[in-house]
Amino acid sequence: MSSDKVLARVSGKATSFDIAFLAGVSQPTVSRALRGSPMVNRETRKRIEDIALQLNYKVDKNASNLRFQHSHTLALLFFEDPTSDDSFINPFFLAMLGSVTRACAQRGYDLLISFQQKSGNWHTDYEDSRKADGIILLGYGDYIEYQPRLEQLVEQGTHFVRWGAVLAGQPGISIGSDNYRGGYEVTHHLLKLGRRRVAFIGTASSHYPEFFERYRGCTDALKEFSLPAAEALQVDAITTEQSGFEATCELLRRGQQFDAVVAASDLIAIGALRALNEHGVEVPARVSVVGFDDIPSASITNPPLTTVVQDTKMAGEILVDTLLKLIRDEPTQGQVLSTRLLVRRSCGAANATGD
Amino acid sequence: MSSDKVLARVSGKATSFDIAFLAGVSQPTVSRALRGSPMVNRETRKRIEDIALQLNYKVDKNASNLRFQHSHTLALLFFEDPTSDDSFINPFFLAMLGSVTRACAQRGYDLLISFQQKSGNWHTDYEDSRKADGIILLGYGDYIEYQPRLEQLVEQGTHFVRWGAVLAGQPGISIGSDNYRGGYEVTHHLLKLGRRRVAFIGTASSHYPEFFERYRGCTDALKEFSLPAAEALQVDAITTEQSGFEATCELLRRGQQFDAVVAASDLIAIGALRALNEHGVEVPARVSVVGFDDIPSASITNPPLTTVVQDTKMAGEILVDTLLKLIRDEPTQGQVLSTRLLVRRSCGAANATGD
DNA sequence: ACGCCCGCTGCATACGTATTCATTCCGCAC
DNA sequence: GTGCGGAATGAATACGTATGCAGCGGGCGT
Repeated sequence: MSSDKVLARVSGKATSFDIAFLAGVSQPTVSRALRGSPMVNRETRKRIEDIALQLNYKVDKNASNLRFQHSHTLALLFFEDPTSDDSFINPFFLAMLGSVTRACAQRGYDLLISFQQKSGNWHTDYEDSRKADGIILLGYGDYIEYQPRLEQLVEQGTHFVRWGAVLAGQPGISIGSDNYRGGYEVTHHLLKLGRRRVAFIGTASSHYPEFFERYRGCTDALKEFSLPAAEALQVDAITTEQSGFEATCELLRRGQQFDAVVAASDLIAIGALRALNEHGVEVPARVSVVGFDDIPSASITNPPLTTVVQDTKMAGEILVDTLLKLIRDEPTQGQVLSTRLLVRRSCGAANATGD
Repeated sequence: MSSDKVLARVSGKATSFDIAFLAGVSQPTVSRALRGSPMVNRETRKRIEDIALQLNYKVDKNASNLRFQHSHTLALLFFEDPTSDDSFINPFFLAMLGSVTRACAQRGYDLLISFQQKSGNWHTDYEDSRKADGIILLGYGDYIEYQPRLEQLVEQGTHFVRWGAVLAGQPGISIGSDNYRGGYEVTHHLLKLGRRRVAFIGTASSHYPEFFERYRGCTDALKEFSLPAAEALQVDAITTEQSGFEATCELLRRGQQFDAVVAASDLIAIGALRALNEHGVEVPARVSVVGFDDIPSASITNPPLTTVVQDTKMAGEILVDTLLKLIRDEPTQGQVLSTRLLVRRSCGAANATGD
């Protein structure tokens, strides 16, 4: 590259050729020096590094990626429930997002994020176009709907991990909380406190496996106390405050007696609290309420919400680490993360912690 | 490219050469056809498109970007207050993040996100390495600390927009809410309700310009009612619940009388509510409390929080649109977004809306 | 009939980096 | 003095796409 070419750079970005010219060496030497190859002379390297710094040279990621055939970038695809409000995102997933972001940064990967409509063409977009080396799928899942696309991803050899219910026979690798055990433990806690008529609010269908697992845990705990899971005490709800509010109103309208509410998520629980409050039902005096997720709001409800904590920090790290192993062709597998019961006052426990 | 090259593709990704070979045309024709050039014959195009679909061909973004010299990607750099808890992100910024994400997606841009330490080398990383065509900076800003780096960005010709206080003499383009007016209006509202001794909780220094503007709005409203802004009624706090709690305790300890608290953010307000509650001070009977941001939690505090709403949806869109204009060299400028007072019950108004 | 233009396609090349292979230089051993 | 080997560097090339330019037919006007 000639010297006038270098002059032209004044208004553009510096390239390795510019540095080469200024340092009186060839471009490959620059590349080697800056990548830390041991084959380059001490002084030559020093000279090159100085010039690079001076020109504020940065390796062109596109050229570099093209050469390497990978992007050093992960993609986080977030699926929204199409029914949820456009400006409102489930706080739990925001926490996951933050955690994944940090985990990526720590490992030197860039993170591309994208909100997807469930109906979109996401399954063929990111790794195929080499925008990302791998994909993290996040979102409460109607997994019947996802299944064909996940299968296609597997077929294409795309590297991906999914956050959600870990079930047998699912394509690809899934990582998720132990929803069953979480549901079981929180219900067990209510029963130990003497509650006997436990309602469950949240969609209890295999189309929403996370919620369904929580529901199964809940009913199994009831069985252990020889209590039947009354169908009349279960109301469908998606994970919004409004939906939880309406479902609880519906439950009250049915006229069934109940002394505890297990909500499938904190948002639902918060809606339930509002409904009970508006109907003059005292919490926890007459009815215990518990949630799931431990979103930030859960600690400031009135009364503060007993809930099942999902370890989002660890979840993000494991998602990223697992994906990186997949990308590197190292052996790896799905994982179930244990949950933790966090007792606050909404369940009526004597030994509630915090506010 | 020869036919055995095509066979080798079985285990790799398809390229435009593969398609060219199968369609019996040259690679440039494939490129033109798929990019919708009008110069290519109808049938040829159809044939190429079919083959591309069949091979699940996707344009290699790295190669394409390298050729085009831009990435069709924006970067969102998020600055955390180094003191904030690692697993906790200010909900207001999460809302902004969601909004920016959607805005990008709608405009066909990818979004790279990154959490930064304030001390990092962020100012030279993203556009220089062509990972992104432009940068959005997000975070409460100690702008004295930022200033030199912003200047460097401007100097380098980097395309960027900043969310935060819009002040004269700041390098680059800033977009932010009308913090002064928000602070003024909410205080004015309190004064109209008869409150006279108004405390302000939040750092009131030009190092935190957003908070400082809110503070100035607050004190100017007081002046209008011929009330002095007592220094003893201002306590520093950063935007966390804990900091708000501690600052309010400090305020109580000082023994000064006050009948209203203007918190610089909702998180601070929530901490203040907790502190007042623990000290047996009734809200809003004895003391009004108001916040700023309208984070999700604000609607479920006890009592629900009167606050100043920032329109995050519009903010995200304007940030992205402004940045895109910058990138396209179209004229554009900073902007101040108006805020909206949302009256709930924590201020003691009779006409409070919602819960 | 000749030339011109238009529609379509292919050739050559550029984008910036990283690696493989060849080359040069120098010191040292036999 | 010849040869050998190691250290350091340069030349050539590949990654995959997009575009300027040239070429090549065919239709049409004069």
